[in-house]
Amino acid sequence: MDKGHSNVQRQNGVALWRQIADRIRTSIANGDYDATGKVPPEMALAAEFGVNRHTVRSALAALAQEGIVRPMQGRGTLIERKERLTFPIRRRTRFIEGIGDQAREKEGLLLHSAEEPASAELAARLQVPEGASVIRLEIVRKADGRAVARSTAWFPAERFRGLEQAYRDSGSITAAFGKLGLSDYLRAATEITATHADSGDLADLKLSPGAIVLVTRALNTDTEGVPVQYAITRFAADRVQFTIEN
Amino acid sequence: MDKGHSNVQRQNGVALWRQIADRIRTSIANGDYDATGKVPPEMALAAEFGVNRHTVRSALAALAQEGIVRPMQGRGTLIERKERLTFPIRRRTRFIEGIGDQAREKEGLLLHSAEEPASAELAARLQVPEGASVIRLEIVRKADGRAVARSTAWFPAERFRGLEQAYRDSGSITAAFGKLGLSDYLRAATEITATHADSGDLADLKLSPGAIVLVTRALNTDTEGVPVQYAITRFAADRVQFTIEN
DNA sequence: CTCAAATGTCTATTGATATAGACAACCATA
DNA sequence: TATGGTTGTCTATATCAATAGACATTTGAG
Repeated sequence: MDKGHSNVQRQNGVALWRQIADRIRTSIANGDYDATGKVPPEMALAAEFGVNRHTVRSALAALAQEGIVRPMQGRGTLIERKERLTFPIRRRTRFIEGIGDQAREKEGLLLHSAEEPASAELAARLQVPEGASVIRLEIVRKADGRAVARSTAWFPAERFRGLEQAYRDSGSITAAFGKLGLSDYLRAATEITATHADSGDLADLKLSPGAIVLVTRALNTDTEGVPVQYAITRFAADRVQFTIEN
Repeated sequence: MDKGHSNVQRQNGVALWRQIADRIRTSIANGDYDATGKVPPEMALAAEFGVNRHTVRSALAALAQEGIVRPMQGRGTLIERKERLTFPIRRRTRFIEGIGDQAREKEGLLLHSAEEPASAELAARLQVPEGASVIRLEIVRKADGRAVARSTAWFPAERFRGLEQAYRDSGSITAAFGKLGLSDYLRAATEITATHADSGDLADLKLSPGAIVLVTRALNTDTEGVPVQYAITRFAADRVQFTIEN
């Protein structure tokens, strides 16, 4: 349906091989090559994008480095991995449940935690006094062993003391909340933006420079409407999409 | 709150000057330089990013080309423009109303229209027989003279004959629907992804290569739940953000 | 086995990217 | 008006990105 043009842009700060790598990665994610399970031959791609075969080879080498394709001499370039998780954003948004059966293994890895005073902006969002103590968790979310997002989440410390340990034990915010007596919570608001991956994204999400991250800023409240969590989550854009059902 | 690291990535297909231009553009949009109304001096930026001053100058030249900054010899580099529109996504999502008073002038420019048979995918979404006639509108949306998004929208032709003229007259989908007897419609589902700008985006949205677009795929229905419109809209990522209120 | 098709490797050349240094031009202000 | 801070311009050099061509190697099919 939305095919897009074939042409790539020259001499504008993004190397041709990277533009082409991005395009091929997207095509793989869209299932354009599912019929064969292979990427088209290098010469065909070179003709399609209007570049030299060596330029296409640079692009494919980058994709091979990411583990997306595997070149086989004499046979062609096989597609190794192809996925784009769909994330529903709704009143009861849960990371793990949102993935559902799109992945077998889901895990949340706690990178770092701290208790710290709330900045003015954060205090306003969590409706606590400025400088009040908040718990900050840094989490990398994985599905089938692939990092799909990294979150920084803040919680009012007074109400949720012990949250860090509860999260460590369960690997789930929902479960950790449950242990601390909060059986249900609701998504009050979500903001979505997109930007280029920063160095933290490259490291934690194993992205390549120039990659895109989808950034959500979300506020969760309890059933009374009292804020319980504010989180900034950065998703690898070529591994996820969001859906909002009304 | 989310500050991000300073370092840029070398030799990975995205030129340093472009990475730096993207970072500065984002900082401007975030209001990081609002205190002075100016970008930091070239030498300071060079030190911050760990590059040569000439590389920073290339980045600033690109931003000046976009009309975002204006260098003034002897004074510094002034910020010309800084904006990020917020778009609510909700049950009654309207482009023009969504902008609200964030911009004075809003317009929708009809680039192209056609009547064509529905593809299998489109037919499924609009719940019409495959090959049934649909109207396709290509629209560029502007706010205060700046292009913020471009849409491709499909409508069942049988029900909405004359839509093109109605849109031309009013510049609004909502108004065009109204003329054809549809007084209300609802957003049934929205998918959001992000990708790099393609050549069409560069032209229509006046983006620079490597820029990011937020892509929404949305289905609108009438109050009976019958699909009336399917639209793919590509937003310039550094000019907008989305909000979902629950 | 032979051939066509595909990826792998090598050399060479051109233009874009990045660094480095020096100095000119301009502005605000002390 | 003198000075420090800033952008503007120029030259030079090294590395990366892209093109071009030739040929080797591997695979699958006839």
